[in-house]
Amino acid sequence: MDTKTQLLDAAERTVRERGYDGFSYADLAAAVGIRKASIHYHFPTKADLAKALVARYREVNRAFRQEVGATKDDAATRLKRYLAHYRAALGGGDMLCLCVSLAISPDRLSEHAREELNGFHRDSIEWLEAVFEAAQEQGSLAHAADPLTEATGLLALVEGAQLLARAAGEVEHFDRATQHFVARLRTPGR
Amino acid sequence: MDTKTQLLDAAERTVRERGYDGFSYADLAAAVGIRKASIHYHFPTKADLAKALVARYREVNRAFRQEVGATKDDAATRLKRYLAHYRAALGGGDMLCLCVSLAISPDRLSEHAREELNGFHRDSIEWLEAVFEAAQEQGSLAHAADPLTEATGLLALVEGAQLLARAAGEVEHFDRATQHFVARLRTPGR
DNA sequence: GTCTATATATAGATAGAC
DNA sequence: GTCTATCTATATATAGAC
Repeated sequence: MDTKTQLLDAAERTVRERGYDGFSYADLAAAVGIRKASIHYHFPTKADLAKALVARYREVNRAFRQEVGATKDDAATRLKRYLAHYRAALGGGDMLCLCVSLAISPDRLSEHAREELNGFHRDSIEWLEAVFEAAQEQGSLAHAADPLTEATGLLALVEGAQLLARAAGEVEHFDRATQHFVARLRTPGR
Repeated sequence: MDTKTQLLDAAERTVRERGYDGFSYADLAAAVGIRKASIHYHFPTKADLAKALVARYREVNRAFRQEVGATKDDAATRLKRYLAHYRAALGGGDMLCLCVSLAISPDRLSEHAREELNGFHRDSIEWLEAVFEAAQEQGSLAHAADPLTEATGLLALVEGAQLLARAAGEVEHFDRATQHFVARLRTPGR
């Protein structure tokens, strides 16, 4: 794998474990096996690295949602896959998804990286809105509010569920936090 | 006000704005108006300061919940006050509550501070559980799941709602994220 | 309790050889 | 592309005067 990708991978993992201010070029150098000065060849400044990191994250997640959307699954199944995606991002309970990790201190990001982060949230809400609209038509969600309200509520729920799980170091907290939402889902037609 | 309290106040605000790794003794010194070496008289190490910070936060919130519990309010009103408390912690959208700010990177806290943080979460869940039990008796919550599920779900929801609001810098996101939950609340008996 | 002065480590970043 | 060497700034922390 090329060095640039290795650096991004190492940086992403560290940010998700320790936050944006919790990693340094020295950490990356050790993880990838080059000297820290060499990192500046690929990413002149830490801000450049952060920008690339968020942009890649946004794109990867866009692809994931598209993949889920390309199936013939009903809305309930799509929402379950979305939840599973966030749950998987916890690792063993010692990580968060990148967006949660960065949302803590957006002021420490560059203007551009912050815009990518907000873009990720907008993308997510927009996609969820469409899924909740479908859910409404299919009768897949009990006691449904309007799609935008549901979408915003679910995004907040999964991000908060990650926090609880991360603080305790126990993935099970994620499941308990999302249990009520999952119970509202119905796979229709059978 | 005594210097120790001033230091804790300044530290709390900075952690809530920028995260645990985002503040330094130099920041505190500037905020309080003493030299950074003097801070070590009150808090020998940064870990000591963090420990004191979380312990105070846990206690202040315990007192808040007790105050809410001491009223004759019904469960729905209590839950609304709880939500308002978290919403207020956002400030103008540029802050988080301390527990959210610290939950990102629990590994960077001392064992003791981390235990206080988990204690805060346990306290919150326990209190919410009791409120949700009362809500069930009073019929204050539509479509209620069991109290522990509801309590965990609500804690995750308010923490995630804070993140969304903080990332965007707009308090309104908090309201949209919690809107569905609020709509489930009924003030009974009238 | 607060100060000045200082120690030691690490941060992000640059220059220039290879 | 990666290296060594170095710069400058800042971090937490300590010693000892006042």
